[in-house]
Amino acid sequence: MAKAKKDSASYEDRRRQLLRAATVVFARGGYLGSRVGDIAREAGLSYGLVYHYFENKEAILNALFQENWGLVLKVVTDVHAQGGTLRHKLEVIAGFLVEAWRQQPDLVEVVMLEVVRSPKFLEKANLAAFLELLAGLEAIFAHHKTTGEVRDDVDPKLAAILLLGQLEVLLTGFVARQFLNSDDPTLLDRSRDAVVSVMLGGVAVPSST
Amino acid sequence: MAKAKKDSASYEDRRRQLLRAATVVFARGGYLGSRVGDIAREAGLSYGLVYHYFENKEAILNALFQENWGLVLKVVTDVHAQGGTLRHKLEVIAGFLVEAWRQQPDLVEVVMLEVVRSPKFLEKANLAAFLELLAGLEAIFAHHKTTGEVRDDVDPKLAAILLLGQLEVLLTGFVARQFLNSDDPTLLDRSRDAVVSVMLGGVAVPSST
Amino acid sequence: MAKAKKDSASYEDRRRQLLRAATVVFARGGYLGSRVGDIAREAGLSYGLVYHYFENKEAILNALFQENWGLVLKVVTDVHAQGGTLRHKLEVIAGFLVEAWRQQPDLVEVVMLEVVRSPKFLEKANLAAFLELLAGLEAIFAHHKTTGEVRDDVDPKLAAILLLGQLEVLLTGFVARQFLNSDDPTLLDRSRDAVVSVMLGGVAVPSST
Amino acid sequence: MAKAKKDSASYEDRRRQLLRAATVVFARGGYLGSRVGDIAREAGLSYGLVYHYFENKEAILNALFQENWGLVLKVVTDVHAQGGTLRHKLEVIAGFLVEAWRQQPDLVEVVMLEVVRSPKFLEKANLAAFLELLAGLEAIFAHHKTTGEVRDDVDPKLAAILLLGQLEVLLTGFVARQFLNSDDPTLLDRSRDAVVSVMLGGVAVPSST
DNA sequence: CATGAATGAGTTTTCATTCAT
DNA sequence: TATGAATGAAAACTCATTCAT
Repeated sequence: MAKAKKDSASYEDRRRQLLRAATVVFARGGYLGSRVGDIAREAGLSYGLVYHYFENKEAILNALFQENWGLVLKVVTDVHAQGGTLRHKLEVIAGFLVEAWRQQPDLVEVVMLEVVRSPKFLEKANLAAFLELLAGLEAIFAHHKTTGEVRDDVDPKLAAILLLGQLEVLLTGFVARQFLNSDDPTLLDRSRDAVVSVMLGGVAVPSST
Repeated sequence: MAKAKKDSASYEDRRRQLLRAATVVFARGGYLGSRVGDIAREAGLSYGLVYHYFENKEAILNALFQENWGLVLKVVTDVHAQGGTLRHKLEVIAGFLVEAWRQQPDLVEVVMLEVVRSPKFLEKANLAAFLELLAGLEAIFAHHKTTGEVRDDVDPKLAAILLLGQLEVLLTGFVARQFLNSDDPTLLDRSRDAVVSVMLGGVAVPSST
Repeated sequence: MAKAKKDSASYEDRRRQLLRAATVVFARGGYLGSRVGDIAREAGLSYGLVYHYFENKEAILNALFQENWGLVLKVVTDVHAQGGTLRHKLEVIAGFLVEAWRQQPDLVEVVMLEVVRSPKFLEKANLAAFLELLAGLEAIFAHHKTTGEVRDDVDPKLAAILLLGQLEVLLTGFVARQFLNSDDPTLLDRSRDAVVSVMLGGVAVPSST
Repeated sequence: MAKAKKDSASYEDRRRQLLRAATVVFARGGYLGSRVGDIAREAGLSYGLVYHYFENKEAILNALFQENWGLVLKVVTDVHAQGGTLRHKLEVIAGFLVEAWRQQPDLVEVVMLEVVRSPKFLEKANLAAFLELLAGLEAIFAHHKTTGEVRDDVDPKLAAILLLGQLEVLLTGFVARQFLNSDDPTLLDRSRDAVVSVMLGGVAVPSST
C-alpha cells in the first residue's frame, strides 16, 4: 500500500517536475526554440520519459497554460464577485500577477507570452480561456461605469485590453528579464502600483487633463 | 545607364519583395515556425534566391527590425524635439503606430512582437535599439514632470514601459488580429485615443481618483 | 550488470561499426566526396543515428585519425627505444604499415591520405600528431648518424620525409589500389623490403655510387 | 584586324587567367572544397564567365592536369632518350620538378596531388597519363640494370613508385607548405639532392649496408 | 516505469549550372 | 563576351517521436 501510494504520488511528482523544468526551458528559449531533450535534462530525467507523462511536446505547453490560466481567471472572477472599488479590484489583480511573477517568473512569462503569443493560439481551446479573462476584466470596467467610478466615454473592452498590455509588458520579455531583475526590492511593488495608478488616473496632474 | 539603373533597382526591388513576403510569413507563423521556403513561395521565387539577398534566415528578421525600428525611434525623438504638450506627443506617437498598423499590420506585428519578444533578443544589437526607444519615451515623461504636466510621483521609466505595453498589446498578437480587424472603421482610431486617454488621465472620473 | 555491460559494449560496438563503415566510404570516395548517408547505409543504419555517436561528419574523420595515428607513432617510438640497427627499425616500421594495410587497407589509406593531405589539416590538432611522427623518424636517423650507420651528409629530417613519402605512395591512392592488389602474394612483402632497401642503400650497385 | 587579334589573344589570356586562379584556389582548398565562384573571384571575373571557357568545374581540373602532366612526362622521356648516367637522369627529373615547384608551387601541388589522388582518378583518361609516367621511370631503372648501374635485385617498377613517392611527399601537402617554405634558400636544392642521393645510394655508409 | 538507441521527415544552407539581358 | 540573377538538386544536420530492452 505504501508502495502504491508512493508510486502514485511519484507520478504526480514527476509530472510536476517536468512541468517545472519545461517552464524554465520555455522561458529561456521559447517553445519552438526548446527541445524535448532540454526539458528532460533540466528535470534530470531521460527524454523518453517525457512521453510517459505527456502526449507530446505541445501537450506540455497546453498543460502549463491550462493549469495556471485558470488561477488568473479565478482571481479576476472572484475579486469582481466580492465587490469593492475598482481600485481594490485592480490592486488585487495586479498584485496577484506581480506576486506570481515574484514566486515563479518563468511560469508567468511562459503562460502569458508563450501561449498567448503563439501563432497557433487562435486554433486552440486556449483562445476561449484567453477571451474569458478579457471578458472578466471587461465586466469589471463595465460594472464600474454603472457605479460612476469609470468615465462614460471609456470602452470597457479597450480598457481591459490596455490593462492586459501593461501587465504583460511588465511581466514578460525584456522588461521583466532586465528591468525588474534589479537590486531594488521595491521596484516590483512600485510597478504594480504604477499599473493601477495609470489605469485609474493616468499620469497627468488632475487639473491638466 | 537606364539598364544599370534598372538592374540596381531590380536588386533592391527583389530584396523588398522578399522582405515583404517574409513579413507576411513571419506574421502568420512566427519566425521559428516559418520556413525559408515559405518566404520564397510567398514571394513567388525559388528558395535558393533568398540566399542571394540575405545571409540566412535570421538576417531577414534583423533586416526587418533594423529598417523599421529606426522609423519609430525617429518619430519619438522628433516629436519630443519639436516640443508641445504631452498629450500632443502621445497622440503623434500612438497615431504613427496605429497608422503604420493600418498600412502594414504584418510588419508592425513582426517588428514589435517577433523580434522584441524573441528569446535571442538580448544577445543582439537589437537590444540597444529597443532601449533607445524606451529611453526616448522615458525622456518625454521626465520632461513633462518639469513642466508640471506629469505628477511628481510618476516614474518616467515605468510610464514609458506601460505605454509601450498598451501599444504592443493593441497592435500585435491576438488583439490586433481579432479585435481590430472588425467592421468598425473607427475602432482603430478609438483604440489610439484610448491609449492616449488612459496614459494621461486613466479611466477614473476626475473626482473619484 | 550483464545488461549494463552489454549496453555499454553495444555503444562502443555501434561506434566502431560506424567508424568501419566511414573508413570504407571515405576510402572509396574521399571525405568531401562522401555523404553522411553513405556511411550510414554502409553500416546498415539510419543516417540520423550517426549524430548520436559523432558530433558531425568531420568528427568521424578526426576519430579515425586520432584513434589510429597513435598506433603508428607508438611503433616508431617503441622500436627506437628498444634499440637495434637502423635496418631493424626500418623493417619494423615498414613492416607494421604494410601489415596494417594488408589487414585494413581502407583504414591505412584514409588515415595517411585523407587526413594528412586534407587542406584543413594545418588548422587542426592533427598537425601536431603528424609532426610527432616526423620527429620520431627524424630522431632515428639522427641517432644512427652517431652510430656511424648513417652518412654524415644525410639530413635526418629529409630522410624522414622521404621515407614517409615512399610508404605513403605505396600504401595509398592509386598504387595500393591497383598495383598492390595483384595476384602476387609476395608483392606486398617485396614492396616493404624495397622501401627498407632503398632507404638504406639506394638502388645503385655499391661501387658505382 | 587588330581587334580580332586582340580578341583571340584575349580568349587565351582569359583562359590562362582562369587556370592560374583555379590553381591557387584548388591548392588552397582542394578541388571539392573550392567553389567555381572562388576561382572567378580569384581571377577577378564573374563566375558566369567561367562557363564560357570551360565546360564545367571538372574540366578546369582536367585542363590543369593535361596541360602540365605532359611536360613532366616529356622530361622523363627526353632525358632517357638522350642517354647518360642514372644519376644524371634522376638529377634532371628531380631538378625539373623542384624548379617547377619553385616557380609555381600551387600548380605542382594541384597536378600531383589533387588530380592523382582524386577518388575519381581511376575512372578517367588521366589514369593513362599517370601510368605513362610510371612506365617512363620504370624504363629508366630497367635500362640501368642492363648497364650495371642498378642492382639486379631491384624491381624497376617499385623503384619508380618509390621515387615518385619521395618527390610527391616533398612537393605536395604539408611538407611543401610548411617545411620547404622556410627561410633557407638552399633547402629546396638540398631536398632535390637528397632524393637523388637516397634513390642512388640510400642513407647508409657504404660498408655498413 | 525508465532509458536512450533508432528512425526519418523536415529544415537550413550550399553551390554548380543555366540563361536572360 | 560578360554579368549575376535564378534555379533546384543535394547534403548536413536537427529533433520529435517511437520502441526494444
